[in-house]
Amino acid sequence: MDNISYLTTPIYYVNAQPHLGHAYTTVVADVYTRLGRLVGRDARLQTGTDEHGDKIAQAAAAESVEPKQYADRISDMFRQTWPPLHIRYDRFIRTTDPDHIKVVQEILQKVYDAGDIYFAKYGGNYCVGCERFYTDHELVDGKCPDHQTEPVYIEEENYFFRMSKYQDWLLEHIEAHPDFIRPERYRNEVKSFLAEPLEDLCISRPKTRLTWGIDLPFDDRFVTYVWFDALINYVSGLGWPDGRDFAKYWPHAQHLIAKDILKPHGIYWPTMLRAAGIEPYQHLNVHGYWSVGESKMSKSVGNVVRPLELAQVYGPDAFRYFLMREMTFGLDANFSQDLLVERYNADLANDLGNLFSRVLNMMARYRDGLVPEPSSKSDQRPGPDPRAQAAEDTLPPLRTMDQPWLRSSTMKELSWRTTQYYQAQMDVFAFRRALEALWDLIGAANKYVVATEPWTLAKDLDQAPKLDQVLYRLCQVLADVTVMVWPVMPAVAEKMAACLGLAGVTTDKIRGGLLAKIASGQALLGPGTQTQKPRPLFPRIETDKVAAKAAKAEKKAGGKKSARPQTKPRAELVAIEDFARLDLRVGVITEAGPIEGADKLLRLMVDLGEDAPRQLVAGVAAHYSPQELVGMRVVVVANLKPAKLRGVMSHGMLLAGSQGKTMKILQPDPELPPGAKIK
RNA sequence: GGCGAUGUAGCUCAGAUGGUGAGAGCAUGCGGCUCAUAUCCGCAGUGUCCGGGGUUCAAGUCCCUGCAUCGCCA
Repeated sequence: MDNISYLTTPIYYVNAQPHLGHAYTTVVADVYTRLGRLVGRDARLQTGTDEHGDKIAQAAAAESVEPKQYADRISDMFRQTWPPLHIRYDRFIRTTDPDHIKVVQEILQKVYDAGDIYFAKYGGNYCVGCERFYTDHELVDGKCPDHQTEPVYIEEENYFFRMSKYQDWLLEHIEAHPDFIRPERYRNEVKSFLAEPLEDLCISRPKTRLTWGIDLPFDDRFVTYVWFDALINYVSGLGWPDGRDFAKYWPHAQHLIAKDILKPHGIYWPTMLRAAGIEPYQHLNVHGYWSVGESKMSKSVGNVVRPLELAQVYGPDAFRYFLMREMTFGLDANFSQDLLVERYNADLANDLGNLFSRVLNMMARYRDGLVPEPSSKSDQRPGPDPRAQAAEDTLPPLRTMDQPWLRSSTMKELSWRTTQYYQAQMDVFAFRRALEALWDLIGAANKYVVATEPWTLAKDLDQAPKLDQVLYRLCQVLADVTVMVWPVMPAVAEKMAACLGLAGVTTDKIRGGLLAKIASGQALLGPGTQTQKPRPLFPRIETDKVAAKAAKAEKKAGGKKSARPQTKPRAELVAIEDFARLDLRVGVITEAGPIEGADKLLRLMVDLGEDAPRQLVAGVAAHYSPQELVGMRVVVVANLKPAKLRGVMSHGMLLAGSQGKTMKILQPDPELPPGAKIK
């Protein structure tokens, strides 16, 4: 298996704000990249924005700003969307980056010199209002559908890429590499495109029509159009032609796209690479669409229309899990708040969260939280069970765990096999299968608890070794689960690891190879490891349905007063929605100065990633000098009602902690850019 | 209009090369446990596998056709 990987998302066009589709693609890319890091790969992830073209120029003109200014703003919105979703990329590329522009021109020149770009004239129906050509089919009664005017027939000269020349080569390449485009349905689709003769690709626009683009190096009356700009980001981001990253990562390149841009990536891009003398990418991974449905959810939880806001409401990790689990990669899927809450409660709160909770509570209660010595032979012997290894080729009959005779050795074997299967499935983008298998393991662990009844064993001192064995095994399973959960839910996995005393998950340097360690049959938690009782990983989301069910269950229990009053008003607790009302942002202090007549206050200018820095008044003069504040990264309450302090307006508040007389300003991680949202 | 995809339990969907009585989760009903986030475990149902033809010893799975939905292209 490759020990290097390079995965890209498309670069997103800056004519729209980030939405669920962008988020899905980017989350998938992050999960895959994290999986790579988990198995010890040097994994690189690139995303970015596509910023040239008509639409951007028009949108900018509508706002009376320069295209670059407009692109800057939207591009920044994309950049800031990812960190809150726990997405980490290695490069955020923009098509307006100088190094990208240079590479685009070099490749254009190279292909031109090779004779694969030619100049030609073509004519068509042109609508002056739309500034574009229409085909006969698009016209309504011979008129432009938008303007209801007759188009004029004009002739225009443009540059064309000789794509047809590479048609046969591409078809052969696809035949020879069955997983070049996957899943298979999209490979078939590309093949059917190629069954028809390919037309050459128009790659320019005259500057009389469009100036917001990259100049053709061989004719400055033209700019290049769309694909010879955008697609090239995948190699320009690596420093083609002689960058070290290019040599290292390109041989392992994989692209990730939604099905709407299959043709450019499945046909244009490989032929472009071929013409430029660059090896084709390894895989093109194609996913489907989310259709966003109405929520039937009750008012008690509140309706949130925008999916990305749900990520903040229910937590980014739960959101990521939902996306990965709910969609079969390649097919379309539905998104709604109801579905999200259903998955959350069933899979995360009840299955995983509760398993974690019950095991660690028993650990604390029966063994002071210390991982016991195993008493069974199979656990004293390192390495996977030979029987399990022999069964490897019969993967994945994981649903064999319905037997009531669950034993420790069975759990060990199942855990081991799940790891193998999980890794293999994740690696081919079958995330759903991988997660189903992982949840089968979680389910088996829950069954194992019921089958062994640790609470009964605990009552009999003679059963101590047996109890040790059961708890030992459960702890190991939880550790294995934690590792597998990490690519999908990194923050949750880190919490789990902390409770388990599992080292390695949180640290890049030693995380690599954890899966391999499990595969070799080693226990992740040694006897004597201190575990801690957790707070619920995923507090249940109370819906009307759940409340009704609880009430019903109580009634059935004989109408006795429940030990736990179910509707205790808790004034001191706030709901997550309440917290979400706060708009906390990362900022950088750009100026700091005293305020006349106030010895505790300072006037600050803070860059929150907005158009201009904001003015804040902060009571930190007794603890910080203006000089040491400039350049400091801070956390700001951005939607605080403005107030006037000593005659100076303050538009926000920065966060600090105090202990006795000392007071320290909260300083976020340097990886968070100004404007990054905090939650 | 052309190409392609999808249509399986009330809901969301798996069914990898055609082959044991068609599956999972959720929802529903019943039972068990009490370590746990009123969670967990067990049991129970319900399906003209979109309609109609065909190939085959055998089709949810392959072929043809019709309908519905979606995507790409023109």
